[in-house]
This record gives sequence, structure tokens and C-alpha cells, in this order.
Amino acid sequence: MELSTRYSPAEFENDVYERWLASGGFTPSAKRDGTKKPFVIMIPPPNVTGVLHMGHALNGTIQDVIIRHRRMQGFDALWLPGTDHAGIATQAVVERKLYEDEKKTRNDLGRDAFLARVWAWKEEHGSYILQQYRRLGASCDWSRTRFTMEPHMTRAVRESFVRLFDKGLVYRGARLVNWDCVLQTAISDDEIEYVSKKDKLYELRYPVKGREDEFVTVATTRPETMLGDTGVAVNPGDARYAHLHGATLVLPIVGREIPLVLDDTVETDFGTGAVKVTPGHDPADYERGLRHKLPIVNLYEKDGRLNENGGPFAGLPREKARDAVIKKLEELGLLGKVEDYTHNVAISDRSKSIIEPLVSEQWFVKMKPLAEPAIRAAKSGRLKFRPERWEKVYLDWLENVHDWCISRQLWWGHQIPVWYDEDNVPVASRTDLAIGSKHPQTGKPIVRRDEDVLDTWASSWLWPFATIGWPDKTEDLARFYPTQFLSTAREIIYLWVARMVMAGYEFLDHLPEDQRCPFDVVNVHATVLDPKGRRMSKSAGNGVDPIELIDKYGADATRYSLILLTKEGQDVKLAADRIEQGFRFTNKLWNAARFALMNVAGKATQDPTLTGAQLRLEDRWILSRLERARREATSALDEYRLNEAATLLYKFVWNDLCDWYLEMAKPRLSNEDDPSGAVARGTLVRVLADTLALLHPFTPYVTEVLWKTLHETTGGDAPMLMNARWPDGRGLSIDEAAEGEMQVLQDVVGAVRQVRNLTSLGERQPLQARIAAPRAAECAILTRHLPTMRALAFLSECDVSEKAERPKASAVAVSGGIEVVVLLGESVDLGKLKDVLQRRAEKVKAGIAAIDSKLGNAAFVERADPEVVAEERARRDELVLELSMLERNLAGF
RNA sequence: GGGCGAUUGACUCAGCGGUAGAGUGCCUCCCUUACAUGGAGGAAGUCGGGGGUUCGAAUCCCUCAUCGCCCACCA
Repeated sequence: MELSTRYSPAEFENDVYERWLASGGFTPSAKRDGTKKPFVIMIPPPNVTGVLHMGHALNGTIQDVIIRHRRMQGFDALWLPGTDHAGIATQAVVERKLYEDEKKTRNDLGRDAFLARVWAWKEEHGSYILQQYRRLGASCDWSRTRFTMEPHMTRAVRESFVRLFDKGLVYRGARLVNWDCVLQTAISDDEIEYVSKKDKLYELRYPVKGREDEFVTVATTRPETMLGDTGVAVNPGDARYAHLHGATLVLPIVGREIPLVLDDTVETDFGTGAVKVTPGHDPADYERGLRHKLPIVNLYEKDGRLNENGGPFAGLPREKARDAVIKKLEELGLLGKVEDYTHNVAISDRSKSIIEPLVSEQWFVKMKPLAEPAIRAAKSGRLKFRPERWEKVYLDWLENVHDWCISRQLWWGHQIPVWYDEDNVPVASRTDLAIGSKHPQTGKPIVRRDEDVLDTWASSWLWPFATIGWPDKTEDLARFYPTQFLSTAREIIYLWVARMVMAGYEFLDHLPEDQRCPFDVVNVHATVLDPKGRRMSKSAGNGVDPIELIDKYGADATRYSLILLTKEGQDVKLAADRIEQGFRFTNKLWNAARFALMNVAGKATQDPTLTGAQLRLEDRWILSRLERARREATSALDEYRLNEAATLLYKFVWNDLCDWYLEMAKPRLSNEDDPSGAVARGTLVRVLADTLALLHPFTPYVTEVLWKTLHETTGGDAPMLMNARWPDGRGLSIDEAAEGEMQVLQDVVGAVRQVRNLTSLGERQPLQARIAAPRAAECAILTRHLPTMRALAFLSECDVSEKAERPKASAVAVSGGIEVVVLLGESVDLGKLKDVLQRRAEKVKAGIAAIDSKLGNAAFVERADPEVVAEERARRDELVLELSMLERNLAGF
């Protein structure tokens, strides 16, 4: 196969993905294979309504890097994909479409017809986001793709609900819930967000019963709720109201008599120190109402309009009611000061409408008992968070957990499996109960099923085990639970992660305790921000579409950039130029491989691990560097430090392999007569093969293509890289001697380059370099490698002579304690050269002074690590040597 | 009101107790037959301010400032 000169990922990515799929490597068998251990990641199921955004792209990349690495390490690697039915979000999408297309509401269609529409929508659009994951290169087992509304999940959800119901952990109660007036459903505390809103703070005056002209003034931002007031509270210690303790007030407009109560929670220094109490529509007032046994007045219909309790304002929506109430109070002379006021208001995550707290009948789960094992899991270290700080966030929530309102007044979702008899006695059942059949406990006829559906999280908290068969005892469940790694966004630590842990402990009771925890490690990934540091969001329109990046740069480049850019868990601003880094890297890799293959094709190669003595310094060096990179990358990946692994491989490929080894090997490769060519080719093949394997988790497409070409070129038959073994370093070792010698050569070349750069200021002339290495050891190295030095001549356009005589006119450079003297004509800019040398001399002097002050410090010499002290001394010696050479040369000007 | 993060060259970020790093951008040179999506060299940082611990601090502690997230019933 010919590789094109241009790296153009679009030409091969789709084909490669098809080959991966065909290989079956994404799909592990549930059958136990004695030699393989499972490694499992459950994808955080994206909403079926979702479109891939940067967060998904980053998280998808993280999971894919890890699963591919584990697969290559020989684990039975399963990455299970799927989507979430996302009750509210999906229903809202379909309702909106229905209204736009046909001007109908869901009520016009009726429940069954509407649900048919939702399913139709899901069939048409539901796999879109998973297709996008494929573009990224995600090696998910698509044969195990799950959906939280599929029939099996319904069974799992019912099983879990019935178990909790039978244990008394589910209860029905009237509670103040967050009501979304647009979607007309209750939503949980975790689904609301707070936004700052400019409002007004109104003072209202309530007449005191039986006392002419005496009033209690309350402050409120929501004057319309006064219609539902059933009390006014003041702080018991507030002297201003001491004379009114026990008084009764008369609620204006309504005329209701309401008591003045004493409550510690009232702040004396806010507003007037008197709080109107509306237990039906304010969470704090609800609590106060309970404490003082105040009645609850519900003011609203489900759509947010005032009901009959609104008196003269019944039927008005909330905003209009506010204006009307204010106007009326003004007429009555009971409106006090009105001030501008900025405060936080709760809005629905989904509809973005202002939440109206109201009292209604809902189903709740008792969370305290479920939270206990989840708390233990983290505290005992069974469950680990990365970065660790998120453990605290997780624990804080669990330790203060509130009961979970799980009923939603929606149609799209798992309908609550509860039936009622004629006396309204509920029963939960795994199977449908027919209307008219007998209630299992009371024996009375069943008259209806609960209309509500369950919160979406009541199905997704079962994700780690329901997706592989639970409640059935399947082979998959036995093989793949618990999982090892979960990577997710921080926003859903409470919503999802904590609940999955609870569910694992609660429902997997056939397993020993430590086997119930659904994962070993929870990775909380970075948030990708826009270039200004703001969250990317659809509404702000500041998102960057990862698919556009993939189109432009390829999936590999996008993946590599994301990993290079984001240290785990640390937010990052997405900078366009930083995305280019990944692209440049993949291009570099492509061309390096192309060069290697061009030189290897049809020629003899010798395995460098078998030809010991014939290895040149650069061969030994690159093999040593490869082994170092392999060890470091492996341990970084084993510990999920992806950014470190990617950075280190980047440096190995670019700075070691391309900048040095390929350049040094060129003469050997191009010269047909050079007997060491076969060794160089063998080295190149070995290094390239291992490098492709090490990079494969990060850049799977390009490495797969190059791997195939490499094996075609060398005539070998190889499995796909995806299914190949992770490099084990066979035949390689860390060669400290080779690395040390190579460092000397690199220093010399550095010095030569410096000089060469100076000469290019004038006319270019052939140069002759002489190297003056003042230390015996370095002289020996240089002498031994003079052929190599000549090979490097292309870099400096100079010959390297063995003698170290000082010429009269010369350009000089010093690097790493080695002096390079270059004979040249008048082309060198002597003024500039002197400048460079002087500046360098200054730096060296400063360096020496710094070390002297350190070494002169007795405390340092005594207390510091002896190795550190020795290093300082050695460093000083080098600097002194360099300074003497610099000064000698400067004296010549 | 609590909690957590961030603050390192022009920009985006690594480093987290012992000689200040990378990519981009900028300046000088080079189309050297893998790559100009490239190569060589260079300028550029009192590591947010102030205290402290230490022989030594970008790195640990305290404090302040700015920005950003999360949690919280101030009407």
C-alpha cells in the first residue's frame, strides 16, 4: 500500500472503523476465558435527544483510550454504550415539534398516541449521538447497546421499585415540591438551578386585628403569594414586635385572620424583621408552617394560574396576579416601600421557567438507609475518585441527602408500577394488574393504575447492572459486574454517580459487600470552556462542535489535542491553536512512518535485539529511549494519567525519534553499500512498531493504518493493531551509557548549529569545524563517533576535524562543556558573535555565583541530600570550565 | 453564607520542595530528496500581592486580591 504524501485522515478513518467492527474486537464474550480478566466501562448514557458536544468528545476519548489500552494489555475489555430516554427533555422536544407541526398538545393526542410519537421520534433520531461517538473512534461494543426505556429496563425498574416499596423505602406523601408550570410536573431539587434576577422588594402592611391604625409590615419579592399567607413570623428576640406577641393580623384583600408567630429562623436585620408565611408556596415557609401548625393554602393550578383561592384574581397567571395585587394594595393604602432588589430565583433546568413550589402528592424514596453503604464505599477506599477532591463533594451530598421525589407528571418514562383499590390502597407489582382484579392485600377490586412516571434517574441508577441482565442472573452480569472505571461530568456526581453506588449496594444483594460497589474508580473529567472561560452551552451559542473538528483535523488529532490540553479534572479554555497541536503531531507521525517505510521496503532488515555488537550508538540510544517511553507510558496509563502519557509519547516521537534518530540514520539508509543499513532498518521497524502500539489508544485510526502498511511492507502477517498486544519491551533495556554518550553528541551538534547560525548572517561558505573537548572522557567519545559526526555534517554544513588546534580566526560556541571551533572566512558577524559569547559568559558567571552561595552555606551542605550537593558541585565544575573557554575566546576579539 | 478550583513568558496550558517548561505567536535564517502541517537559532517570565516554614519555595502553610464553579430556606 502506498501512503500519500499528505496526511489526510478523511481518506481512511471510515474504512478503518469498518475493519475494527468486522474484527469483532469490540465485543468480548461473556464466557469465562481462564486467561483473561474483564475490564469494564459503562458509558454515561447520553440523552437520546443529545448532540455530541465537547464534554462528550473529551469523555468519550478518555474512555476509549483506557478501554483500548486495557484491551491491548489482554483484558477482556467491554465498553458498553447506550442512551438515556431523558424523560423531561425528550417529551419536551416531541411536544414542541407536535405544536410546531400540528398546533396540537399532548392532551389533544392522548397518552398512547403521544407515546407512539415519542417512540417514532426515538427510532428516527435516537441513534444520532451514538453515530457521532463512532466518528470519534469509540470502541464500544455496539452489540450490547442499551436504552433506558427498552423492555428489559422496564422490568429492571419495576423490580427495583417493588423491592423498595416492599421494604417500606418508597412512600407517598404530600410535600412541597418544585413545580415546573410549563412542563407541568414536579422536578427534583437536583434539577433546579439558581439564577440572579433583578426584582423588587415590596413592603406590605398587614393591619393588626383590634388595634386601629396599627400594622405589621412584611417584605417580600413575591407579593402575589400574600393571598396564600396563613401567618406572619418575627424573631422572638425582636423588641420591635414584643408588644405584638400573640396578636392576630388581618390579611388584606382576603380578610383571613392570621396569627403572628415567633420563629428563630427570622433574621431581624433583613427587610422589616417580619416575614409573611406562605406554607403552600415557599420551602422555608413550609417548614415554619409545620412548626406552628399553620394551614396550607394552595393558590395555583398546574399551569401556574391562580385557582379559586386567589379570590378576585382567580384565573390570572402569576405575573399578572402580582401586578393586580400590588395595584389593589396600593388602593387600600397598604403598600409600603418598593425597592430594587437582586436575588436568586430557582428555575427549572429543563424549561428554564421559574419554579413554583407547591404542595402535591408525590412518591418519595427514603434515602438515608440507601446512602449509608455508599458513604462507606468511599470512606473505606473501595470507591476512589479522581481527582480525589470530588470524594468530599460526593460525601457531603450523601451525608445531607434529602428524600428523593421520584414521581413525574409526564407520560414519557417508566410508569410507576402501582395500582390502587377502591379505597385508594396502593400496591406495587412486578406484573400488570388488571382493572377489577383483586388487590393482593385488601382483596378489594383494583380500580386504577398510578398515572405518573418515574424520574429518569430511577432507571439510570440501575445502569451498571441492568444493562447486563439484572434482575436476571445472566452470564454477562456474572462476568462484567462490578466495573472498573467510570468517567463522567461533575454535574452528575449526585444525580447519577451517588445513586448508582446506592443502587449497587441495595439491589446486588446476592453478591458479597465489596463486590456490590459498581466501580473501582470514578473519574471526574475536565470541563471544556470557551476561549473566554465561560461554560459552553447551547443557549449561549459559544459551543465548539467536535464533529467540525473531526471533519477538519481528523478524529485522531481531535482526540490527541483534547488529551494534551486537559490535565485530568482541570477546567480548560479551548484554544483553537492548541487543537492544531494534535494535528501537527499526527501529521508528523504519518510522515515519519512514511519515511521509514520508504527506506525499509524491499530491503534487508536485522532485528536490533539480536544483533547486539553491530548496533551503533544511535541505535542503542533510540532503543533505550523507546524502552523508557514504554515503561513511563504504561505506568501513566495504568494509573489513568492520560495527559502525562500523551505528553511523554509526543516528546519521544518528535524530539527523539524524528529530530535525532531519523536524521542520524539517513546516511546509512541511503547508502546501499553501508553494511549497517540493515541494522538501522531493523531498528527503525522495531521502534516504529512499538511506537504505533503505544500511541494506538490515543490515535487509533492513523496508527492502525500505519501498522497495516508496516506489516505489508515487511511481509509479515499481523492482527489488527486494535487487537495486538501492548508492547512488553522484549529485548530492550535502558542503556544509560548510550544515553550519556548521545548527550555529548547532542551538545556538540548544538554548538555547531549555534555557530552555523551566526555565519548565515553573511555570505554562506563551507565551514570546517574543530571540536575541542577538554575532558578525556569526552574526547574518547568524540573520537569513537567521528563517523557519526560526519554523518551529521548536513546539519551544520561543516566537516568535523579530529584535531583540536586553535585557529587564529574562528567562531566559537560552547555547549555542555564542549567547545566547537569553526574555521571560516569573513562571513561571520564578529560583533554579533562577541555579543553572544559575552551574554553567555554573564549567564555562566551568574550560575556559578548562585551555586557558590549555596555551597558556601554550611546548612545546605550538611542537610541537603548528598546527591543534590554532588550534583551542584558537578554543575559548578562544568560552568567553570565553560567560563574559562568563553573567556579565552573573548580574549581573542 | 459555606466549600472547591484557578492565577507561570503575548495567548492556551504543563511542572507542585533543589539549574523556570511545552505548543502557538513574535524575531533571524533555511524549500536539506519524511513532513514548510517542516528544520535551525533567538527574544520574551521578580511563577497574582504580602507574610511564614525551610539550608533552599512557582512548588508547603497563613492571608489578601481577582476570576470561575458547586452547595445553602435569608423572605
